[in-house]
Amino acid sequence: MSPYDPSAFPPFAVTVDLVVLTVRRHALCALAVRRGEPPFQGRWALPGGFVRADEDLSAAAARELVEETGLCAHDPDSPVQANGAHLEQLATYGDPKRDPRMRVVSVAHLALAPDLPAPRPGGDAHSARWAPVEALLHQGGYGREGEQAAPLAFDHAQILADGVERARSKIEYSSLATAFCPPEFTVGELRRVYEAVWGVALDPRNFHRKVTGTPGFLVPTGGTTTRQGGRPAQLFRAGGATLLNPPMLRPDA
Amino acid sequence: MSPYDPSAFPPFAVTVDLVVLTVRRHALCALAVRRGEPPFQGRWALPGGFVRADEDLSAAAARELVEETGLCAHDPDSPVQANGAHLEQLATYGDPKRDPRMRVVSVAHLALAPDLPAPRPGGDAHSARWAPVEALLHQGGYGREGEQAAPLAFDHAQILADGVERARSKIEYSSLATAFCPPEFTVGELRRVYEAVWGVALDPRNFHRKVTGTPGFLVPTGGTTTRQGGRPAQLFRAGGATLLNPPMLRPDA
DNA sequence: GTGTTTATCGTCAGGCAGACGACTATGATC
DNA sequence: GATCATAGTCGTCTGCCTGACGATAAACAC
Repeated sequence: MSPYDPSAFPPFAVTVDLVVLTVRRHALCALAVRRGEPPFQGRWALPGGFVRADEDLSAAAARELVEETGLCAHDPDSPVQANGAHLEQLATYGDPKRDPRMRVVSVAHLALAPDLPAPRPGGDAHSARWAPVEALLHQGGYGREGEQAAPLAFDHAQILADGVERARSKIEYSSLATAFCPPEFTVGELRRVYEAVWGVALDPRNFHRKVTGTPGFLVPTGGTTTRQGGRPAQLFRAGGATLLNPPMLRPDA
Repeated sequence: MSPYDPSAFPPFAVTVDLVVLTVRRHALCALAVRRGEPPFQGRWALPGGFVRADEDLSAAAARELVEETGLCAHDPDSPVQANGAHLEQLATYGDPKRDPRMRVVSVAHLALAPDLPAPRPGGDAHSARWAPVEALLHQGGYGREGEQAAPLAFDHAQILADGVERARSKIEYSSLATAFCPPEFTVGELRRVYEAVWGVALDPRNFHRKVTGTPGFLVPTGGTTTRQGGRPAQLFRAGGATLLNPPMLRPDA
């Protein structure tokens, strides 16, 4: 067969789904939207949508991110911009039965964002919220208001689990944890990011030595914080280094 | 718009492309096929093909791998089988202009295989060969027979570069380097795999201490090799461990 | 002031990696 | 057979990094 005969290959729908992670109140949270239509009507799902005819995959992901959160994705090569989130491709899911209606291949992306005031319910989503990943992943967990959480729609639980695992491993050997922080942050805030993502407690003294001793990870801005209780902390910005060598190892793992 | 109206989303062709890597004569080599049709007729490309209507992405990749090389992919959960290769999803490439004829989204996969007798020219490919990745990646490099190597077709140079980088980093913290080796191998053979993939020289003594001291990485089979020149070496099989902790760090990097 | 909280600096022991010496066991060469 | 070249294996030493943890500093609450 000619591989270029338009009738010789099956047509697919291609979507992007987003795993948008942030740290809120010491917990790793993901953005979830409630589905307004069948299948899985009323169930929580990851935000996403169809890739347009003349749109790159990363552009589609960035567009969905803006629609859902108002966040601008910045690519790693450009300088950090305000309100920017890290965005990268995660994996592609194409089980023939993952969508009961038709053949859909979804290119999942992972976004890491600082804590946002509130999920913006604009765009397609009828309602959106931040939910702790544990509650979303473990069927039978309870949401914030106490309602029983049903499993995520489609294969989104698997996608979310893969995204969380990617984030957990990637902050080990890269400076990506700063993507969870505002433009200026303290060592303690960065440590609480690691603790929330990994779900462990870290020694503040060893953590401080490690991150301040890694060249290019943090650059002091000169300012300090006045915060409730405790000695004021030095403020830092993310440095130019993207890879941590040696890595920040999580306990046990 | 309704996201489920079949006319509401653009149709895509979905393919899988394969980065098949092996180590031959101390060099990291990739499988390349020569294109028999335009566009890029006569140029080298990565093997690949369309995903079938009712076929999972990984199944399509495994099918293409068999067609091109005769290798059976084994998923990481099942026990290692003879003539098996490691296969994993790499990334998805969907630039609207990556194929001049139509909109094609390609889900690239990475395969790692032991050195094979010869590329099997069966299947669609008119001709196939193993080529050092350096020759394939650097435009203007020269092939084995001295002919000038043209750049790979489509965005396959980028895909190959991403696959090579994935392999280079993954053998750091996993036992995947054994996928380049036959079922039984010596520490020296494994070291030469690392040296070929990374393009560096490693200290044989420190390497031996590291790999034999990592629990679950290697299990001795009891046998030894009779090889030309040098003291016979102990034979090993790949152990059950998949993650190396602490990792095998490549020099500098 | 006293207590609490958080940030930051220091110290010490253990583990691991790089550099490298030494010994072993084979084939090749004279 | 002696010697050499080659490759594998075992040890030693040193420096760096990390985990455990003591001590000090600077804010707030009472």
